[in-house]
Amino acid sequence: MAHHDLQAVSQQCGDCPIRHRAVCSRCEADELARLEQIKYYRSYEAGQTVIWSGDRMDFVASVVTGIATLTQTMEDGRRQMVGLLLPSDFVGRPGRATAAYDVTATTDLVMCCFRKKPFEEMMQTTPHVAQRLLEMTLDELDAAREWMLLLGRKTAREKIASLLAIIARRDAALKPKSAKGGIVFDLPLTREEMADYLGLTLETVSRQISALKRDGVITLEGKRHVIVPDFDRLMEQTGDDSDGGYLN
Amino acid sequence: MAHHDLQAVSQQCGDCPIRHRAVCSRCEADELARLEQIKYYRSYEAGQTVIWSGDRMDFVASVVTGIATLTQTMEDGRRQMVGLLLPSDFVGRPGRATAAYDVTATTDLVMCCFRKKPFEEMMQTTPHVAQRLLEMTLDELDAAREWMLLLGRKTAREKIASLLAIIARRDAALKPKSAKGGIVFDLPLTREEMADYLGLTLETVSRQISALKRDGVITLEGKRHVIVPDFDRLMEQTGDDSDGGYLN
DNA sequence: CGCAAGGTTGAATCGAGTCAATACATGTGG
DNA sequence: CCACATGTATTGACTCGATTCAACCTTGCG
Repeated sequence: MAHHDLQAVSQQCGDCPIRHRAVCSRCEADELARLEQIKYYRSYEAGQTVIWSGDRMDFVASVVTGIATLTQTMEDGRRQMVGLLLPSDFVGRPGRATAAYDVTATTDLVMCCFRKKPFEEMMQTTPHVAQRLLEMTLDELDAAREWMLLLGRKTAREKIASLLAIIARRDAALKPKSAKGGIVFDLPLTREEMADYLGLTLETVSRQISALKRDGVITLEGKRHVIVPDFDRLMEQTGDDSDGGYLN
Repeated sequence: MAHHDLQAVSQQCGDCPIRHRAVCSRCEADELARLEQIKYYRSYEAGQTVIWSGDRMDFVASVVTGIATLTQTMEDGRRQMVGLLLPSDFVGRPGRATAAYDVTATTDLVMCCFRKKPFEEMMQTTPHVAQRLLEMTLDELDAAREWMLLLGRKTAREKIASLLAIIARRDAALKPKSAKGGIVFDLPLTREEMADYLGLTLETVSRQISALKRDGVITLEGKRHVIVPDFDRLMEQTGDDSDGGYLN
């Protein structure tokens, strides 16, 4: 595989791409200076495992670029994704020695890691890190509960539509606002990963994507590139309230 | 209905039954005094709705006694429980004006409510409340993720067995340790509530409970009183790892 | 090229849902 | 006290959506 320039990320918190959203977003200059001292970057290639559930974990981290997943696995191999980690999301739990879930890089990934011991000390002494972490954890809890509704009560078609809507919405928020012609994005997950996320099999995922395509709700270019001509039309397929009240 | 003596709960934090586990558990005497000033108790009868999703919510609260549920509902009536609130659990989100979920009392319920505005101020000024709330929220997030595995990947029988195991484990932790003869407890939920919790229909819940009874995994006395003669036997039915590593 | 990984599609199966009848306990009012 | 309504639970018969198993397609790469 070609040479990866993953380390080409600023080592300076000041111009870090996730500076304003991550666990450090509330920090003052002096707090940032302390964080700089205990941080280091790590890169992973797409497909690599970051940590296995049960492994000792001597750091916590923020995703800087790329996408990672949290998954749980049963003995017989059944897998359920329980978190999708995007840039600025936090990994690890202060006060816990071992990882509770498998963490895997689904794309090339850069993480900003903090040594656990000093990070925990900072949590005690400076309020801004802990405050932000609480806020982020509450957001994650809301997302998890939204996901519980999806897993417990939605049909396969609704699950797929919901996932597409979430990815589309996130992409739309980042991009400068593409043409009205429709929302366009790339799926960051394989069919199997989508299945693990949605509590389905990969065959069902494939079938339902084909069905949405057949019904004109989406268009595909290749396997991963999705065009949503009418976002409201997609939302109708999710089973959610029309106003899509994801954020308060 | 007979007169309820629900207010017969100490108004003094010092001898509150959840003093050592709730959001206030880390507080010093002076902090407790501040909390006392902004707190008030509210009682609800079994079946009553505490708050509707979307309603304005001018307090946060701890469950003192009884059990409440958090549920999400889709327009067409499909319901999914997303949280089960036991004594010491926290309700509400600082920094949010409206409730995100329906909260319902499934048993008679007493809550210790804090006026939201002053509680949020305390979160800023005293670290102990925020620290404990972060810890509790992280625990809830772990529980939610455990539940996502159940909802997404377990069979109906495994779901029922898992729920029974959770209730049994919780009860065993509270009780002085009943006879080795087996664990005994009462189901705090109706069949329908169990179904909403597990992402099933109430008929399937009923059938699977009957099946577990038929197979000798549990014994029923009446509809709600459960006897588990062999806890390991029950655990085998849950699909989880044998060592049942729920707590680190 | 030829293989591997990812993806699609079909046919058969099965687990859980749906609809419906019945049981059982509790409570109410005549 | 009985008749009746109500809420909760059980059970059966049938249906249907998703899984399983399998074949096949597509793409990229050593």
